[in-house]
Amino acid sequence: MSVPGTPPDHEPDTKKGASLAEVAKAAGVSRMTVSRVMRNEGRVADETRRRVLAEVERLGYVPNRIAAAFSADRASTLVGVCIPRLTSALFGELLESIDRALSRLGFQTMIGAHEDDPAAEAAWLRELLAWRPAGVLLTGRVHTPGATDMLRAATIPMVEMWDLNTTPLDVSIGLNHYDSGAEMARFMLSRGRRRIGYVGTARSPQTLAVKRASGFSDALRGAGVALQGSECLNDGASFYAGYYGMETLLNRVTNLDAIYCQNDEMAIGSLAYCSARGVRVPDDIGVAGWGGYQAAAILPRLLTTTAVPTRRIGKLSAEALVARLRGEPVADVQLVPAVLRPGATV
Amino acid sequence: MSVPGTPPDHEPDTKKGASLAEVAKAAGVSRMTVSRVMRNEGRVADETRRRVLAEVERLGYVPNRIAAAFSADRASTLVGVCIPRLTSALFGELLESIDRALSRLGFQTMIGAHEDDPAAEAAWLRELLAWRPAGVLLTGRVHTPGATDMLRAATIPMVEMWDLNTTPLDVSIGLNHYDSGAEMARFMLSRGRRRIGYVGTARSPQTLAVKRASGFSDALRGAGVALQGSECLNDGASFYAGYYGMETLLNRVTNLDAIYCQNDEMAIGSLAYCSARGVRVPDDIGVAGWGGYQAAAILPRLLTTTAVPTRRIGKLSAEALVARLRGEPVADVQLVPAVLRPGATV
DNA sequence: GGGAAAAATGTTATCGATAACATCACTTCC
DNA sequence: GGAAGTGATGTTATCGATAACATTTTTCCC
Repeated sequence: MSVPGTPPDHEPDTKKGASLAEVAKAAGVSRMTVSRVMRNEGRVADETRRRVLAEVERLGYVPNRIAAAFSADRASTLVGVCIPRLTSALFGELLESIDRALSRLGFQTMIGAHEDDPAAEAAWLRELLAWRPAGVLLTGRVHTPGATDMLRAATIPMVEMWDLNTTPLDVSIGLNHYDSGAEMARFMLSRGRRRIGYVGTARSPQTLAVKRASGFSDALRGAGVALQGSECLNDGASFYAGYYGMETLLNRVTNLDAIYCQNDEMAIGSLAYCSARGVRVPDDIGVAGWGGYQAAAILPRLLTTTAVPTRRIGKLSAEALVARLRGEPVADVQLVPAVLRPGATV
Repeated sequence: MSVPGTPPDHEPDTKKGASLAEVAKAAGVSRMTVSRVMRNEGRVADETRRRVLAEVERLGYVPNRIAAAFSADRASTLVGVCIPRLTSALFGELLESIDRALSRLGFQTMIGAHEDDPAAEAAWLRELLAWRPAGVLLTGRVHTPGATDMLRAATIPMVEMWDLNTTPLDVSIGLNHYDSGAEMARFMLSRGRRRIGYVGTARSPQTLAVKRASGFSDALRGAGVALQGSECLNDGASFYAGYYGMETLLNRVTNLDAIYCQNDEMAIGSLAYCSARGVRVPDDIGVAGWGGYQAAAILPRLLTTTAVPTRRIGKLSAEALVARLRGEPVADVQLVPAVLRPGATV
């Protein structure tokens, strides 16, 4: 269809989107004026603004944030968020609350999953920092020395979320997982339980669930009661893992009168096992979880668990990061307590 | 501590990370050589490479991907992924499988949630395209005209996932939700069910669950059986919504002998209601879900549901996108069928 | 050992937006 | 009426990495 002799470039090649310069030319103004219109910055006459916006619309101009971020380092609107995993009701909520808060304020989030592996967090961090983000939100409680160096060198605001770090690199917002486990131990003791077991999946000391388990068993020991047994599966912390873990533990250790599960999913699985085998809860055995998983609402008995203000942590963390970016004062350490909910299963 | 007369810049100011040029100077080579070493591209002498890497390490140089992406548009390693929501077991799995596949190949993902609102998808897309991504993965079945224009103008590979689009903008990989619903209808009919109801939450015709519901009721009607009633809550599609929806529907419509639930979470909630009220499943009433949610494994009876190859869709979509980026041939339309799993609840 | 090929490295122009500064056209006010 | 101010817009340098091309060094073979 191309006719020889036809000027090849009436309109700029559509292969590549229009640039600021093309909009400027079409509107008969300088690039700076278009830039000012796009950013709603500085003063532009209404008539000029209208003309520019008309050309923006006509040419389908999409601002190039890469060029913008490149030109002015401080203008980055990118925030990195690293959580343990994407397939978790709790972390999904955390992520959602963060994403909503940040996108409302005009930030984009770049998400990573570290799978409880500090090395994976460090690798992700390296990729992230290459994008020169405005800030970072982390859930990893432990960072590799390399990651710590990178974070320090980046000199950007960062929030360590989820597990409270009383000596944060910058800001920490969360709860104390160790204490949360200890609290459940004291609760079980107060209900007269003495032969107590634990069912979980995490083995790595870097996992927060292990901190809860430590707090739990330390508190028991402090009261002169030894943990009778624990079952740590090599699997995701799922319903089925709870079912199977309960089965394994009960077959191995007899006369247990209470089980602390790594999370509510596993607790629900444990309850399903008890129900299938005619083990009465809480009469024969008590079961408690962690997380305040809403699915527990459909159980015949309210699950004994620790409710976690997940969305609150996410929202506060996002807001703290933005406050830091704006140079507003922010408390270094913010405890957002988890609340033990007695329920009816212990 | 600053002593007057001290040369102010022995080392470059640490406020800002080292640049390629500084590394080059320190290693006594040109910027290009450093660039080649960092990208493992072109030929560099081992000795030179060692020297450069030593300086990279010493200076803590982090490559600036913004500058890189800016310099060579095609070098973008950013991929946008938009899913309905972050708090969903199924979409969490989808996201995770995509994220793993892409990060292994050296891409970063920028994630968005559109909450079944095409306008939200369009807004997210505008933000994303400003970052000039290498490609996009979408789950929205319906796009606003503006979004379609933007996508076409961007001329980047994109994959429409989850629900199969037989006339995709570029590539579509997924299953047919309408057919999936119809299949369940035929299954229920084959089991002799005739007074059938539906429990869900979605109302917007843009939601895929509504497509399943349509396929379901159309197939019933095609067999001369009318849907006896449906309950659409204004809530998240959760366990509790299933419990409550079941309660509402059964109180409103009598003599139902089967219920199709929007997803497995709701089906489990429905089963919990039945169990609490002494309604026998499947004798008094049949219950089916959708999704192949693994939590169903702990139920006393295997749930009748449609198993969705979520991770497979995610992996195939990521791979298809990368293949398109590399200019390799890719099938436009790839059906990844969902499989009805009879179970024991219908 | 000389010349061609191959390997290693360097030079220059460039991407698109923005900060900082410069200029111009109007008001306003004494 | 002219100086001072203010609002609107333009000019120039710049960010860091890379493609494309240019140059130098090394290798290898007859």
